[in-house]
Amino acid sequence: MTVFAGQGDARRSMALLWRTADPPQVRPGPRPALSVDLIVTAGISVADAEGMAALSMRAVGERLGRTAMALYTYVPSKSELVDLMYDHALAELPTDYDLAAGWRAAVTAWAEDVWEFYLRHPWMLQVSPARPVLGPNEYVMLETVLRALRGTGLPAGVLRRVVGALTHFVRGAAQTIAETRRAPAETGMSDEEWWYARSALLQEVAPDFADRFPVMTWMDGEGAYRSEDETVPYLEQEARETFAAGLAVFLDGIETAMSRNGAGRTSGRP
Amino acid sequence: MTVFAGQGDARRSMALLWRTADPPQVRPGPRPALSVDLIVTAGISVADAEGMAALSMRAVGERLGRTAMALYTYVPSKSELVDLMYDHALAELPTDYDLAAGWRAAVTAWAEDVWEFYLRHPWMLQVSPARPVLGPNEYVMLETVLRALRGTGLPAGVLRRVVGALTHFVRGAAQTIAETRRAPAETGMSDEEWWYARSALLQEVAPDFADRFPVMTWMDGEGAYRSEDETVPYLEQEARETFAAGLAVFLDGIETAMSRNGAGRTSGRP
DNA sequence: CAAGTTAGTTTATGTCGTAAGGAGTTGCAA
DNA sequence: TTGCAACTCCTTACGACATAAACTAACTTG
Repeated sequence: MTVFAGQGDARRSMALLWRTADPPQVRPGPRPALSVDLIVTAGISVADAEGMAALSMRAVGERLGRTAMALYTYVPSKSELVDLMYDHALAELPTDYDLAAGWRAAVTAWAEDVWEFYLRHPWMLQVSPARPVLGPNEYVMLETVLRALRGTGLPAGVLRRVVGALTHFVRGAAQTIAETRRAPAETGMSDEEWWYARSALLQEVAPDFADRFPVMTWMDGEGAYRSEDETVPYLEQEARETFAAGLAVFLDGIETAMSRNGAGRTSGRP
Repeated sequence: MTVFAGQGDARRSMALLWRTADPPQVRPGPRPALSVDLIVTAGISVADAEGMAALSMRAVGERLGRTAMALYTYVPSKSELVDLMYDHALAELPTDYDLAAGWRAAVTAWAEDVWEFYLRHPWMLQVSPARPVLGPNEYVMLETVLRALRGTGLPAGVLRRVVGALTHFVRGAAQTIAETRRAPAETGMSDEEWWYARSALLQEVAPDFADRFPVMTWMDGEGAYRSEDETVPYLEQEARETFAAGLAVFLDGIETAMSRNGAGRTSGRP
């Protein structure tokens, strides 16, 4: 897993991403029954439905009524396919946010949309962000937040880091919940059942828990781990609250940076 | 990849994690030449050196002069081994932070240690945080931050979410850089070379970049993407700055939450 | 129709996790 | 001392995976 972009021919890879292929001339040989787009869409369907682990060339081919090897006519390798899927999926993100209500509302809406998006496509979180794919839609997504965040008036250097940090947070938060969604189906255990069984085992295995972890025990006693809405799965509810609260904290921090910046400092810590 | 904990026998799994196995009685059969600890340590060596993708039962066995199947005497499956590796590695994190200098200094030090830790063990970031492993060292790590963050005086419910969000951020930030470290070796390309080649291709493939992404272009023009310290690899430098700045912003946000909380509100948005 | 190009299949290679069965060791009861 | 049960570790085997290589069949152009 976590494959790096551009292992093969970087030029071909970028051309595929940005769809700058030459027009479909008339060529000898059998008419192509597939296309890059068809394969990428099929790949996304497989990954959405069965998870990244189930994304195999065979599975994608099968979904299109072909063998695995048929795909290699259109796509150089599996890792390129994943890159293409990654960028293609990003296209479904909204790109316009109303800036009239202020940057904070826009950024919050953006973060929530991205979060929901990741929950719809959990496999996205398993594509390594180390060396970015550099596809068009990744840039569109970046440009979208940047437009909203420019309303903060922060200097370019600070802005760059803030965007990065915000992205990390959203990604990290989504990751915690993303696979949780599939877990109940795969393990045949609801979150509650799982948690209940686990905490029973915990007591069995660490009877001195309260002594070893006093602060955690205190938090537990304060009811910090009880959720209010019983209709939403436990772990999902918890993750949702953590996301909302964390985002608010982060945006508060941006406001602090703004006032510090407005007070004459150019950047950096106090 | 990204395997869920406790697929097999949850009780055995927890017993292995918390090392509550019965004492080594005298038993018939050949004396065991291996042990769970030996295997876990070997697994961590393999993963550290070659990455999670190269972590195979065969590879771990080989490092111990055994076959892959020999491991199954000690460890029920690969996914259990990964869980054990995960918790075992966490043991090397510091657990004591000086709280005299205030919660902020302690939390910053903690976050930096965790970040460095993840860079030392990038494979940790590929273990799904969805359904936590629930090993002893994971709890120790949590208790450690909690001890520092309790200095904020925030109520338990808020604290829980803040800790979660902070963890997400550190994880996300580490993830961006973690595999970047291996990338140059694997692709035979330094960060600069890679970036240079890529940006040339970008211009080739999207000559209208400035029109399509004006805010990004503005940021680039402001020199936001130029690093000061030339001795550190480009992408690593960038990630490091993003981490430090993002952490500061988040902690600023916590201070805001504190003052809001101290002013009489119990929780929630303004 | 012949030649050349392309789409897609079949087959094969070398990986992986792990099930099944067997070989060799050891402690203990008879 | 002998036999047996419990144990470690190995060999072999299976079905999955990505993908290389060789092939078949469809199509355009001459």
